[in-house]
Amino acid sequence: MAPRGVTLKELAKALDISVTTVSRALAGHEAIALKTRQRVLEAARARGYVPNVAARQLVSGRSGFVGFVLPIRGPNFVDSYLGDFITGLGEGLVEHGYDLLIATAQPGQSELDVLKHAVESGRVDGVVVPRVAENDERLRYLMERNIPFIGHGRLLNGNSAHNWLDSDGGAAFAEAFDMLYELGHRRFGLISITDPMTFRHLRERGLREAIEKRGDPSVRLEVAAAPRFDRGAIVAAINGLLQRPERPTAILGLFDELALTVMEEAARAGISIPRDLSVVGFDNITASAYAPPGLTTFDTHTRSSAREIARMLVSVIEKRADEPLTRLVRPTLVARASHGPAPLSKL
Amino acid sequence: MAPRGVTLKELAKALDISVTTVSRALAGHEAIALKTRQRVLEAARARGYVPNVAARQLVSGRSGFVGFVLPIRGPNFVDSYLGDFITGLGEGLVEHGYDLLIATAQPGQSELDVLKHAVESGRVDGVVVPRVAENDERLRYLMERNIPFIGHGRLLNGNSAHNWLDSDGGAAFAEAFDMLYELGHRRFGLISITDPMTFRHLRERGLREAIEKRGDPSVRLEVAAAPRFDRGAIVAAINGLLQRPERPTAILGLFDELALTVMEEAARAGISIPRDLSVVGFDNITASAYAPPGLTTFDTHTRSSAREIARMLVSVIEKRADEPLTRLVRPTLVARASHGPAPLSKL
DNA sequence: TCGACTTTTGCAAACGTTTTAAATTCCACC
DNA sequence: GGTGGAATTTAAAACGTTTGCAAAAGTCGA
Repeated sequence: MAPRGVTLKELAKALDISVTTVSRALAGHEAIALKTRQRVLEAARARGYVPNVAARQLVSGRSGFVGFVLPIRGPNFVDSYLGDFITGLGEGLVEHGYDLLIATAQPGQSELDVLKHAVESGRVDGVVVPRVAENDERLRYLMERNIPFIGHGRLLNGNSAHNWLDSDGGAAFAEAFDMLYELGHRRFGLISITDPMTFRHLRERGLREAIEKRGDPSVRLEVAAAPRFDRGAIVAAINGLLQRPERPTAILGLFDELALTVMEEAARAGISIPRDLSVVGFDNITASAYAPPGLTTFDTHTRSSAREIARMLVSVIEKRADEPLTRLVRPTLVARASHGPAPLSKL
Repeated sequence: MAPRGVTLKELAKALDISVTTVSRALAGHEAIALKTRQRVLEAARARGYVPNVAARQLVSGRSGFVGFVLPIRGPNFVDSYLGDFITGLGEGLVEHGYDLLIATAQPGQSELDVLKHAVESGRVDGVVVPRVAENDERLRYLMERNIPFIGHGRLLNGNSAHNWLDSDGGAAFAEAFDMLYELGHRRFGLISITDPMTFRHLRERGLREAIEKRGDPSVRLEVAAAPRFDRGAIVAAINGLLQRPERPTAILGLFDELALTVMEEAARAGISIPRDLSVVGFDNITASAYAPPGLTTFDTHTRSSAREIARMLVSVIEKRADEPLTRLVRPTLVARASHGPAPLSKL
């Protein structure tokens, strides 16, 4: 009952021609008579010939697959990120005839183990590494084995010799600062995390550089941080900021979840947004459009970035580009209703 | 530079043993001496042997892959559905040693073409078919070729002889009606679509049956429908309902997007939710939690359903179950703040 | 020591391609 | 009619497994 397809051998026999010739005719080789090629093409189409990938892979050593190891997640996460990212990867890959292999870790297993297994069984020709972290064991493994990959995210010291695509969070935070400064804001707050994620440093650095560049001594920045998954601590940090006597007039969230929490706590404390407080986030998650009054944030172009990552990866797989491929994507401001002029009374 | 792994032949030579024996020892065959097997296992582990999947597939005819063709989407979609679904599939498949193959259609290509190609090239042992539609050409193809698959969604006439998992929308709408009836509501509205999707009929039927079962002649139901992607028409249909002299006190949305639009239009018209109007949706998309005052809706358990689909599919692939496998998943009520007692003035 | 088993191992074919090297056919030209 | 060379075709090996069948090794009783 296995739906076995037509094979090369069958085609050859039907045409009374050697397998070699059929293979070459289909591959578009030079040394095949035009007449023969057309006969073969015709027959192949008529019989619905589709080459068997396993056989092809066995001789070529190429699988035609790009691997992606699903990030391990808790049971309750809601975001369109993963869907967008995978959709983009698929779109970029299909342009070049590759397919996407999604591998999942079993409960006890690390992402690295899954990665190793996919690579070493010959299942994939290259991989996409999401959420690159400082000192990432996946990167170490892949570079050591010289396996084509593109990281989504980069390392702090710019000279990491791997291929990556990252969104330019520093530039976005600088832009947010400039916009708010022009609106009259001088007292800024930043809600950040204490975890050692690379993007945190990059975004904070962008913000600080923008402040410095402006050269206005009246600008002040208060940073409050808490562990990423400790909601209680985050809420406490936010309220610490909101309850200061000289409360910031603008608060930036390192990412949207934090900014949304700021909005919730502000609402609870009777602080009106954007009249009394401006809030700006980063990521443009779905909820940001719906949480009143609508969070101003930055879109990171997940889907098109993934498309680009796919293209970069294919070029690495096929051409073995020597110099590292790197690409910084500029996030774009999504101006909603959570920011506005600095409150007059506070100026 | 290709990271060629250790092969069986190399292992065999190193152990001074035949390839056959090594293969059998690793496969756990009966006829291998315990001592030999241990020697082989040891050596395999030491050298990091991982079987080459292409070779294995060539002889076994099995790829170890399950295919999923990405639904074609417009550029602006936001939802966690796809991410949840894929995560669930991955979790279910890895339990049985399968991997997930994501195939994407190229601009001119139909989903069916992609499906065909994946199947006929031997890339996949079975497929998952999302969003089953009445008269679905994918189903026809798969059944004709006798290819293992599970549909997410079912056909209207219950006797469709394929394997499926679906969420029981009819039961959910019945539950919504009962809850609202108990709260005193008698005048109901339903915002639906005009497209011939199966789920639409199933949900409407569930609702109508619940009304009938109650046997209260004072209950009234107004249905307003518009084409699925015609936002203007949808808004018009909603306002038609809201502006009736005898406006419904409770409106059900066929899915959350519609219910959210009802809430927006109600807000615009100065109708307070849930004081003047109760609204209930279906799907529990991310936005529903954030749109004020929080949409009461039904969660369809996308992730665990996908996990179950994966398991069903594996059982079809491996055991070739004869009788159709079907499974109805009961959505669960997510009670937020968009519903409440019927307004007294209207009783 | 021999035969008759039983246990264990190995040879070789097969899966469906691609590719190397060699063989055949074709044709123009002398 | 033969020759040289280009154009076209082919046989066979290779990729790394699994597996049917046969061979080798071990065991036991007589």
